[in-house]
Amino acid sequence: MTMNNAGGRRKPPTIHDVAREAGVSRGTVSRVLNGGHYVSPPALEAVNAAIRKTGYVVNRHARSLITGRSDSVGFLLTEPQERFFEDPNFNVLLRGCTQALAAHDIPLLLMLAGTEDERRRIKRFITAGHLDGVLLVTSHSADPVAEELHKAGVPVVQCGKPMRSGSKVSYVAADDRDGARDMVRHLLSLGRRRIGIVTGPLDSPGGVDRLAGYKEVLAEAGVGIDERLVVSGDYSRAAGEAGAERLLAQAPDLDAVFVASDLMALGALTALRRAGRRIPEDVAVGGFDDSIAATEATPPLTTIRQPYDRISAEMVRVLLAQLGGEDPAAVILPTELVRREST
Amino acid sequence: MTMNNAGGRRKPPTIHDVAREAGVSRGTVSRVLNGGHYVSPPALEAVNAAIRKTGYVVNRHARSLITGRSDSVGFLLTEPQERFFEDPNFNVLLRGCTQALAAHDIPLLLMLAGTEDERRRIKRFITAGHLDGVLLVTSHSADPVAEELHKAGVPVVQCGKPMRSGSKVSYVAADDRDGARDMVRHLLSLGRRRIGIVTGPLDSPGGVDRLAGYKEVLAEAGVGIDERLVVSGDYSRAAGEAGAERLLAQAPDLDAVFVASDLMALGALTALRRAGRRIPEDVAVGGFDDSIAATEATPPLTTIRQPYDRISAEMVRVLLAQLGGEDPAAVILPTELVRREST
DNA sequence: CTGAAAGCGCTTACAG
DNA sequence: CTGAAAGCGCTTACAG
Repeated sequence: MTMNNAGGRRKPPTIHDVAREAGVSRGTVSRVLNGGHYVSPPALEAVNAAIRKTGYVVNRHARSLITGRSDSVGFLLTEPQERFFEDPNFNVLLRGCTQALAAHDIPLLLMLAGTEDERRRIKRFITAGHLDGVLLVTSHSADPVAEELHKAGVPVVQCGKPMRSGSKVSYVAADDRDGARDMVRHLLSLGRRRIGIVTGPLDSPGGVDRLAGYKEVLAEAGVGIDERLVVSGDYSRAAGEAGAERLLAQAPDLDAVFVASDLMALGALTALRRAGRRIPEDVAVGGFDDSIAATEATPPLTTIRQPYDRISAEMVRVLLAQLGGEDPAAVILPTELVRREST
Repeated sequence: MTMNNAGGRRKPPTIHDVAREAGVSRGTVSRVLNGGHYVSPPALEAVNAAIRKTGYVVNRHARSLITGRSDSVGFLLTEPQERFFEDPNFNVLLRGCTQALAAHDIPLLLMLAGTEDERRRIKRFITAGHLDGVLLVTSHSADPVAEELHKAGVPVVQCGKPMRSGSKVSYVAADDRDGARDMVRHLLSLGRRRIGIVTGPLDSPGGVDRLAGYKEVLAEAGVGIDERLVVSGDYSRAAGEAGAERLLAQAPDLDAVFVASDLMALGALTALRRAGRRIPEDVAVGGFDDSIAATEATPPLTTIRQPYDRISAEMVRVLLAQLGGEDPAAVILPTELVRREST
């Protein structure tokens, strides 16, 4: 007589129920659950049938208690909260990672650490062993959390190159420098010569590399670097607007701007338009990311596509490999110029 | 001699280590951990000191195994993936819930179920008891997942009113009807009489209620309902654009539009502007949500503010109350008209 | 108030 | 290939 207490939460079947149903020991059931090695075909079949019949699902807590693994990973965003909403890139990354993990049946724990306080609490949580590994996203990559977790023995994969070289932390990044080079070459090919730049944060390798690409190509083309054409930003829309204003003031003759993120480019468009510049006739504008912001801009932005889908997939792949015992790894993914109406 | 294996992951201290350090039994340590009842002051002090000294953190898996609770909750978004990125409201909700839970030290598991397949897998995961409860966000609230989870005995709190009345599922929602009424009254007060509406999805109570509010106020004001002024959308930007186009075709003399979401209003602005209408001189445009889309629109949108911070906080509060044994509850939060330049 | 003991559901050597 | 047994780190009645 089965105690099928409908309503309320029924007590789920355990490995013991499955064993009884299949006429084998609990050890054998466990072996089936863990890959089916050293199990005879008939036993395997009986267990699988019993699992189906009982609707058995492994109790992760019991498993974790003994294996020491939690079979879950954290997605840690150390970013002021506002930025998380404003910047569509975070979303894309979060979605991609969630899905890639779901394919492995691994739940993702979302952790938002915008303040120092939150970071402390979260580090405590993570180092307590509640997570097998961490996917880390941050734009001001000067912050030491990756290094700290790594030192505490927690597998980490960072999105974007870490600031301190010599770090052994895994990361996945787009080829920022190469992307920037493509964009500036494109602008030059359009005949533009007074090309400004609104950089990303210069305490992050991404910001630095995009600026480096810009300077290299101009130098190679024999176009000198005019420091009045270089202003820095922080990837936010507001910074793009302020940056473009500064450029207009310092170098009113500019005929193109490479803005180091699409979101900043949105702000730059606003400022340029307010100043009466036509896009792209008077000033060509190039972005970076190919986020939703690029297609929604007026006019739609020519930009450098970061392969976010691949980035998140690779982050998960590298992390899982590390959990499987492999060494940390660095992955650099190629970018691509996407031509739209802003250039 | 402490085995302090730096590098690698050290084996964390257990309750046993704490007990030894404090000179008490493991039971006493556990009692301290669980509220400190039935523990003498000296014992309590000794245990707390031992906890600090050893850096003890409870092993959640061991605890969960015995308590049957996981001390974590899921945030389930049953929405096509694209919408998650496009619509800033989801972000705000996700952030709010994550933070409200973090304040209780409860991790949030993010679950994205855009496809039927994913929904199946996730339902399996949840009903297997891996989660204490679920915060559910969906806009096409016809979907039965809330009801299913509820029936399976899983505590659920939905964002937005569920479609089927008579449901005993908890929910938190803004007062959609009242918000719509405020907006239409505002438009009337501006002297507009040919007021169109682009509704939300009419298979969702939110969509239905906002339309109801619109009709009520017009009726009360003695302005008849012209069905040519009513078109339906699905909260997406594209739907807003298409909707406004349809309105312009069906009722070229319209002098205002109430668009049932800010994101749709963005699309509507595009269509109206393309048709040569000045905002707000020719056509006043009112949105709904007061999301980031409203402030970033050109011109910034007059809209109805949904108190998302309170909504997420209440969702968490209601869920935790349910975990504590309280009955399901419905919470309706007031909205507020925010006047900007689009009206 | 406190300790000893049972037990949560699983995995993993260890013998066969 | 398989079963019996130990044990993961906790909580919770149960006696005192």
